Amino acid sequence: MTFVGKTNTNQLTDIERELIAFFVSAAQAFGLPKSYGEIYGLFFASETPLALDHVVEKLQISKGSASQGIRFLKSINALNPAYIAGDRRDHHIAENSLRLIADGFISQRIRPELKDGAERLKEIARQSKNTSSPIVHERIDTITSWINKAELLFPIVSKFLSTQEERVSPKRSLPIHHKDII
Amino acid sequence: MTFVGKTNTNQLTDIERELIAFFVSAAQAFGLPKSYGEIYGLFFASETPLALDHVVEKLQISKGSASQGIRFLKSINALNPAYIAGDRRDHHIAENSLRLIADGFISQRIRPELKDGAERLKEIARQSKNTSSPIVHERIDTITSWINKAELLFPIVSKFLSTQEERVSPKRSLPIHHKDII
DNA sequence: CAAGGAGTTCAAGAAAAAATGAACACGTGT
DNA sequence: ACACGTGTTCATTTTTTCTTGAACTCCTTG
Repeated sequence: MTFVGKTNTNQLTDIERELIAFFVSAAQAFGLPKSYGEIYGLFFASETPLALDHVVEKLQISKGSASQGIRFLKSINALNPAYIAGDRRDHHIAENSLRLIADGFISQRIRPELKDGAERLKEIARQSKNTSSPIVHERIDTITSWINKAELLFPIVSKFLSTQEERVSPKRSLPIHHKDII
Repeated sequence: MTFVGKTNTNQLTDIERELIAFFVSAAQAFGLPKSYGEIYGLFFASETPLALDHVVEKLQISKGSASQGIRFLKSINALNPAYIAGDRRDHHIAENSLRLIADGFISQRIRPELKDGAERLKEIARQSKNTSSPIVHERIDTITSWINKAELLFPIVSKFLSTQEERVSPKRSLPIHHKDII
């Protein structure tokens, strides 16, 4: 077996590997594919914008995975476009505002689910108008209130995450009172 | 092929099926096994406490699945014990306070993950003390601040979810109708 | 307008996660 | 002490999800 041309192009540094591992487990915690975590981790660790090729090369994953991962990450605003003069490839750079990413995730992934749920629920309520025991109505009301609460919660979360968006200097976190929000 | 004894024991009603379907998709949205959603849905729809047998029979899932699902749901306080005189089997009943379930989920599933992440991060920081470029430290600080924010956020979420459910003193009534909860 | 670069799609294969069910452990009642 | 009812465990099987890579589309450029 012989090595031809560039042997092991673009190895990851230890730190890159560690940061990537961090986001891989974060991704899995959110029920997202491992590769999405890898990709975000790579961008997060990178000082400069990267293109699809770089991702494929450094992470040694397929073009398909890289393409889908990048698309997803862009869809939730975890990656932003970066234009590089004289390069036809699309480059991207990691968003590092937790609030923007959380907002993107919520509005792209969670809200639609909730909406579906709410609709399905209405359908159930309609069906059970005539035939049902009191308990069914009670339960339907309960879920409805849960969905409403969730919808009210999102802006609060967003607001909270923006309160501390630090320019510099991680100020020791003041206890923030929920009353201050809303 | 002949039917012996009870033919199709304990069929689910339409409404039960619908409610269960709702929780199945909720479970999947949270990255939990479908069966957990089925089980919670069944309890949620039930007026009376149920035991493992009932779950196996009505949902037609294995004893193993039912056992693990019930255990998990109890671990996050989505199911509460209910004692039935003269019956050796453990019965359970669905918790229907969203706040209690959310708290359980956060403290059992999310907090530990975060803690791991924080530790791993410290390890990275230690390793990179000597060798690293400024950008690495900056990135580590960023993630640290994210973890801190998350920790601060949980109590706020909990507090928010409790604002509307307790019968006691609705200090701030938001436009939500709730005849539910406890 | 042909050739080649960049990115997407999607069927098929690989990997991971969940469900099953038989064996087991633990009580309880006789 | 034994038999039986109840629930747990975990190796195996099944199902689901993720990844791959070749084929394709769409640009861009010479």
